[in-house]
Amino acid sequence: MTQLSLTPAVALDAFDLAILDILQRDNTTSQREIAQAVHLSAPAVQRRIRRLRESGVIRKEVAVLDASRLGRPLILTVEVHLHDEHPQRTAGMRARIMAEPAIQQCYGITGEADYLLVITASSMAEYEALTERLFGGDDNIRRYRTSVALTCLKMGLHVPLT
Amino acid sequence: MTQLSLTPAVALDAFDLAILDILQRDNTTSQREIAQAVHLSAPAVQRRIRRLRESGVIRKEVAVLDASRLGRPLILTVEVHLHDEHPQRTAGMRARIMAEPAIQQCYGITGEADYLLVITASSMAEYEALTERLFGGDDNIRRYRTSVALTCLKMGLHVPLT
DNA sequence: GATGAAATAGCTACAGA
DNA sequence: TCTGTAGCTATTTCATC
Repeated sequence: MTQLSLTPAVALDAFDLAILDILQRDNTTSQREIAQAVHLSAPAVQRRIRRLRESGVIRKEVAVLDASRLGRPLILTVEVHLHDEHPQRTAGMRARIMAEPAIQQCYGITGEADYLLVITASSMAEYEALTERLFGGDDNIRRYRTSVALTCLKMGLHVPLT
Repeated sequence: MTQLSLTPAVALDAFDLAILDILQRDNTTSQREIAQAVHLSAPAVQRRIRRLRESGVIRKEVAVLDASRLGRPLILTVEVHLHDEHPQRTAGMRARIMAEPAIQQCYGITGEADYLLVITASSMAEYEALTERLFGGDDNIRRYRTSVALTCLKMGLHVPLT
């Protein structure tokens, strides 16, 4: 769940990194193609991919959809400021965040705000309804500050493999 | 590029949405499995997937990696405040952002700040070097405010298909 | 890590609604 | 125009070296 936990580093060699680099760009690439790109046999590539999946280095394999073509043209970012950030007092809000599919990302952050949300919405009306569900009855919410994303220069979770 | 452009809505029926819902959770699901889940034949599923890919509803198909297991345990969010947000004055910074693999996301937003960045880093030293490259010689940067992500409750680009 | 056989998945063509 | 059936091709998978 918490992507920031200190997980023991798995031993990855240059072959693994090369394979990962291909898969995180396009995981429909066939093992044979990968094999000749990294100069390995297809079964060797397959064993490495299986290990990377089982060890959790590959977290999941997914299709990335175009939200705007699926009726959700809006992206909003929200800074949430709490009165009290103790776990017991924030449990409810965390549960509501997890239960809302429209909330794509949520980070607990240092600094002025306590949480940063990235949200997709079909309309401002839908977004307002969401904020009401999220923050409406929670007296631990001090305030929240919404920004509308006008442009999206980059959107992804691509990890640099140096 | 700009995921927020108003693209003409593609006609998607319930079958398409059901297929997309499966693929954005796990795109390694075989066409046969999808076929029996949505009550269609495998070739019908394949034709629909091909159309969804070609029309851009499926933007890409990727493996999502665990950044912390790849030597990048830090997630940082940065609010960038500019003096002047005119395209000519921001072109350089936008280019630098696009060129930095460590910058995972960048939104141009309304409100106090002009840009919101989500960045992955291996260390604070690496992050500081990045900010120097990004903001160092640019006198259009008024200020930037960094937050460290302590927890990551949600991280993804999963689009709700209602 | 490589080779080769078996199983599985993906693709194309054709016929029908 | 779309679906489903059939058959082929390619890929993945597994056992063996």
